[in-house]
Amino acid sequence: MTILTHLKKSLPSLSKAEFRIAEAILIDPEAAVNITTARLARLAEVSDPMISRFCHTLGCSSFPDFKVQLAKSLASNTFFISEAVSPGDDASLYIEKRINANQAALEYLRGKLQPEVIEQAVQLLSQSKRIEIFGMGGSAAIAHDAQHKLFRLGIPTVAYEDHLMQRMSAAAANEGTTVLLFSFTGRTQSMIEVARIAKESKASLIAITSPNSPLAAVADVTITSGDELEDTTLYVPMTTRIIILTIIDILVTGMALAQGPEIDVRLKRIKHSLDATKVN
Amino acid sequence: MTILTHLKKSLPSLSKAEFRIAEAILIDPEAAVNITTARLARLAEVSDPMISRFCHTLGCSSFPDFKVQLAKSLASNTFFISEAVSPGDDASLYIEKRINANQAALEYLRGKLQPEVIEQAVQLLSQSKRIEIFGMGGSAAIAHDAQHKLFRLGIPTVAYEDHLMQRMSAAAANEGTTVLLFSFTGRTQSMIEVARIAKESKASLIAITSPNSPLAAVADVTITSGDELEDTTLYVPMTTRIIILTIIDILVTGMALAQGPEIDVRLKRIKHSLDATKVN
DNA sequence: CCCAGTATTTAATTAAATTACAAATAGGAA
DNA sequence: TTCCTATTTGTAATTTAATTAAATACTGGG
Repeated sequence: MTILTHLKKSLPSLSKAEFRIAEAILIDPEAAVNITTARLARLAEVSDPMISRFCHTLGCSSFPDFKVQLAKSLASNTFFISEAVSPGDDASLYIEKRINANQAALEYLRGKLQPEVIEQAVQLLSQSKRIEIFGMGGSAAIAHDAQHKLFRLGIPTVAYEDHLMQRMSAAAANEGTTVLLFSFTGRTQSMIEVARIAKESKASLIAITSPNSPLAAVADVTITSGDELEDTTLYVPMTTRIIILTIIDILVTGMALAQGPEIDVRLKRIKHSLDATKVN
Repeated sequence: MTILTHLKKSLPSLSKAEFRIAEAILIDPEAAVNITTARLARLAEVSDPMISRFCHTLGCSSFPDFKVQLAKSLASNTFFISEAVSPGDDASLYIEKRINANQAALEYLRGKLQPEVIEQAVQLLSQSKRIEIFGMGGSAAIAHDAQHKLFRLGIPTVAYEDHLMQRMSAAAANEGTTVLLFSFTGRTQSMIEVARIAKESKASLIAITSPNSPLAAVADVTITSGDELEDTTLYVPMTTRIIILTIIDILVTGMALAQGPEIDVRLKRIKHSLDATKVN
């Protein structure tokens, strides 16, 4: 736990003077990292030595040590600020900005993903006899990517980006089938239709889409596609792509873990099946 | 830029004594945040005042200030420790681990990407009459994803995952063509052949692949695919996918910025072309 | 209202960092 | 090479910061 959260948590157990010190720090933690005992004491209207004691109470060895730890906690908080690119940015700048944006997107996902939902999805997928993956437009590549990851786990898996193929596949599904749908908005008419057909076929439905969308309403399990995060700038809505890939990553990880160690052999064999196509 | 990277970058411009101080800090930066001038001076075998001077050289107002900034940079670095999943991990744990791993991958990319190389690639792509994207196996989905992003910028763009199509496309290429190759290892025989054919056709070649691979040797511009990062665990080599997507993100961002504001209109029109397919 | 215990302050001390100045070293011109 | 200048580094002194120790002021229980 970082010193800042520690400080906030121990607020109730602090003495009067210590509490005043804590308050003074919390008003502007950024400024506190460069303050001296004397100035902080004056701010909090306590005596200098109280500052030392306050630090010891929090488990720091000295006031400078406290400042260092405070600096650390501030750094980890402010790390995920993402800023939009703007005309005139040079390469090194927009590289930084885009990497930040993608890291921030993952941080967002960390807060949004519900472990129970993932567990449910992993269980559904693991128990499936077949997995059919549907994605159109920008989600088509994602669907194929997911297929590429999932078939390695030994469950028959197909990806369709063609709406007609999706309809036929959905119609041919049965209880043992899990349909995995990628739809960013969850409002694409044809995608919703396909979902309904699959449902009529008694297939299980996992949708990576916007919660509160019509598609989400049909699905058995909904995982957020991060649509609230969509850049307002028109440039590149790639951050959501990163989110969805990471969701796939997590699902596949969960499935691999559920299968146990025998999965390693299969993955090794798949990997080595490509050896003959490589030079050197 | 964080003080630690700043320190590393200014190493060459430091004086002899300052350099020794820098070395002493870099041996164990964690320890440096709690050291005193006197002890650090003894470690670096310089006099005490040199420490103060060293800090001013780096743009810090004092040695304590330097320590605080160092603490901040360390915090942002240690934030991205990625840990392998292991059997028995529950959902909330492997979710955390995978998100951390992907954030760490992006952090790795931040250190590895060279702005000049990106600039070069962006320029090549922007000047192209046509862009042909090739990817096989796990890179096929990436190729299609890149195609989906790039065609929006108004340059004729095609993606091929079929080796025969790639050969024909490469043979049909000319000076105005840029070929974008995705190959994780850079050692797939057929990929290298296609690259050579494209080169013979006088096309420009951008490879997102392993540096020091045979494929990289043929390419005009090589961007790392992050192959050094490949998980030793067999589970999911998805982190590299994230890296490659972010590279695409960055390239597209660069191209969009280069095109200027008129790009907005195009992107808006593409977006609204889908309106009729949505419900609500 | 007094006493014990805790919390807080004042004053003194110690530790840490910086400044001012002096010495040394390196680079360039005669 | 030799001398001069500019830069770098070290020594000693000083200032600033932080902590300790002792004294005082609270606070709640009898």
